[in-house]
Formats: sequence, structure tokens, C-alpha cells
Amino acid sequence: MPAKTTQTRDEIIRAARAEFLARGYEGARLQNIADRIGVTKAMIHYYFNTKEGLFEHVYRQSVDFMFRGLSEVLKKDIPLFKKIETLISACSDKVRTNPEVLGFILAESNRNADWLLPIFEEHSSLEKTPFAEQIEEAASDYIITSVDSDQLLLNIFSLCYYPAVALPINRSLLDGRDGKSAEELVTDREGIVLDTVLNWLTA
Amino acid sequence: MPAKTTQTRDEIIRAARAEFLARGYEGARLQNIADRIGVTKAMIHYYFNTKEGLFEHVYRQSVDFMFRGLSEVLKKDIPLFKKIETLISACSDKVRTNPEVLGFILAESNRNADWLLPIFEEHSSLEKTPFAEQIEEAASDYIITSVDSDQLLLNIFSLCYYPAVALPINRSLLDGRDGKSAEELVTDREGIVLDTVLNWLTA
DNA sequence: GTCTATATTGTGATAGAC
DNA sequence: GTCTATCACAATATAGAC
Repeated sequence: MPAKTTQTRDEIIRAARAEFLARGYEGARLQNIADRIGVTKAMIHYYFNTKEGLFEHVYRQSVDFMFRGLSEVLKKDIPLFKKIETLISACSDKVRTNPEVLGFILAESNRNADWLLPIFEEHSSLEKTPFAEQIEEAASDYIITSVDSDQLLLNIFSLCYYPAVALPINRSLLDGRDGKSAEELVTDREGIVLDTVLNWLTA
Repeated sequence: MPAKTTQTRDEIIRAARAEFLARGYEGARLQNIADRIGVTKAMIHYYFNTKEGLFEHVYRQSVDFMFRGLSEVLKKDIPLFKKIETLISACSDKVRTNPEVLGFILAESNRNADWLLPIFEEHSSLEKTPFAEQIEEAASDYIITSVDSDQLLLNIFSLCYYPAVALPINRSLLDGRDGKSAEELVTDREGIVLDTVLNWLTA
């Protein structure tokens, strides 16, 4: 495609992402998206026929971004503790660089729109088996205590992701005038998460 | 108020909660709420003047439910480990009995509706100081390692709350045909959360 | 490819009978 | 207190000129 052709389309996508992430599918307005980049609504229908079509594009990008690379980490041929560290680092990076994406995905997943589930599944497969085997092996070698690998993953995701997802409510809940802000709490968490997870495994 | 008077009103609230929790403020339809209990939209406007008014009622209830009692636990005069156990138990109970409420609150908080923040703050204050002092004391007595009490709270909330909030996406991510379902993973987590947190403190 | 103008449908809200 | 009928408007979508 020629450069000029894709420019407006790309701008629409960028603007749509901002609007959808901020207000969700139902709350987003095509007029707002058009206004953000100074074109008319008609342009949106020209490039993407429907609101749903435009949303689907943004949603795909978001799910893809959120889970891209995680399976590769789980499959990697490296020592267990190193793998866990890499995984935590990858997850932390995602929410640090784009804190709003996961909240967007979760909000849209809670709303039961049947057409979203297939799209999600298409972009989000996690190949857990190699990791599960590695966990079992380490447990039988008494390197770690015996744990359910799904629960371990859930612990990691929880510790990495929740602070970002809950940022707006944590601003009210955890902000004291003396302590750090909710934002600051999130920034320096990677080490804490690693500590928490590893101490659990080696108890 | 006479019993008969409040009945329809209560039914509306119940139906509205179901609709709002499932679809969010923007996605909810007054028509659907009315249909759920076999009355007309006019009744909703009779009891609550606007959609916003009805929503506010449901939102208040939800925030109140989610944070009710937590400050009391943090202030309680009991040993630190017992207090942590009680807190985890309280948080776990909330998401076990009403798994959709927190996701609802988070989704609505991400959408930046300015009129929601004051309502949230009105119902959600956490009195952290007594807990923070208890943490510091235990650390200076070498009972636990020195940790930021906000980060400890964040760890607890993360481990208790994230699995519930992410339930819809975990159904796709963590369900293998061999292992437990995402729902089952959540059910038996209370012990794991306690273990994880305590091991971190006593590393 | 971009615009203006208009069609079409949804939905929140009101008026008024019973 | 509950209903029917209707308003008013907002938002998606389309038609057609340039």
C-alpha cells in the first residue's frame, strides 16, 4: 500500500485505541475518534465499515500485545529460576509500557459479548506444558516445594498485573500523604514480585 | 415504608445490579432491566429518576460491599500473622461470594467518569496506619523482614483479587483438559495466598 | 479519499390515562 | 403505583457530490 493511503487509516487506529481504551466499546463514540484527528466520521466507515470492525482491530492488537512472547518464555530451555525471572520481567514490562491495555481487555471480557471470545482465544494461547514439566521435575529433585504450576502462574500474573489493573482504585485506597503514590508503588515492584514468588517456592 | 411499596423498588435494584454488573453503565439498557422483572421502563423513572441515579445506587452498594470491614481488620488488636490471615480470609470471602463485583468496580473506575470518583472515595477509605505500625514493629523485632506495608497490602490484594477479576480470560489461558478449571483454581487459593505472603515476610 | 447531508435506529425520558 | 404512547435526541450508518 502507498504511504499516503495508509496514513489516515493509521491515524484512525491510533485515535480509536485511545478512545476505546479510555471508554470501552459501549462508551466510545465514533465522533470523538474522528475529532481526535480532525477528520469526519465518514472516513471511519470508509476504512472500517462498522464500529464493531474498528473495535475488533484495536481489540486484536491489544490481546496480541498482552500475550505475545509469553509462550516463548515458558518453552525456553533455561533454568527454572531464570525462567521465572524472565517471565516476571516480561509481564512487568507489558504493564509498565502500556498500563491501560490489560484493564481494557478485562473490562471487555467481563461484558459478555459472544463475538469477542473467539478473537481472544485466537491471540492468547499459552503453552504451559514445558513449564509444568519443569516445575514437576524441580519438585521431585527437592529444588522447590511441590506446587501446582497453574497456581504458580496465577501467582505471577496476579502480582504483576493486579497493581496496574487496580491503579485507579489504588490511588484512593493506598495513597497516604506520607507514603509513595500508587504509581510509584507499581514502578518498583518487579523485585518484590520475584522475591515473593521465589520465597514461596523455596519455603 | 410499607412493604408493598418497597417491593417493586427492590426488584428494580436487583435487576439493575445484574444488568449493570454484566454490561457496565454504558452497555446496560433500562429496557433490559425492566424486562427482567416484568415491568415497564416508566417504573424505573418513577423510583429512580435517571439511569445515572439507578446506577449510582448499584455502584454505591458494590463499593460498600467490596471494602466494608477491611479497615476494622487492619485496626484490630491481634497478632500480626493472625491479622494477615484474617485479612486474606475477608478478601477471599468477598470474591468467592460475589466474583463479579470487583471487576465491575474496576471497569467503571477505568472509564473516567468524573462523578464516580467522589462516590468511590466516600465508601472506600482504608485506615492503614495501625497496620503499618504493626509491620514496622515486627520488623524492628526481627520477627519479619523489613517491608513496605503498602506493598504488603498490594501483594495480598493482588493474590486474592486478580484471579477473580481475570476469571473470564483465565478460562482461556489456564484451562488445560487435564488440569483444573479456572473456577476450581480460584476456589482453593486461600491457603496458597497465605503461604505466599507469609513466606515472603519470613524469608 | 474526503466531505456534507440525511436516513435510520436506539434509548433515555416525559405526559397523561387509569 | 403502573401502564401506554410519544418525544427528543444521540449515534451509527449510508448516499452522493467533489
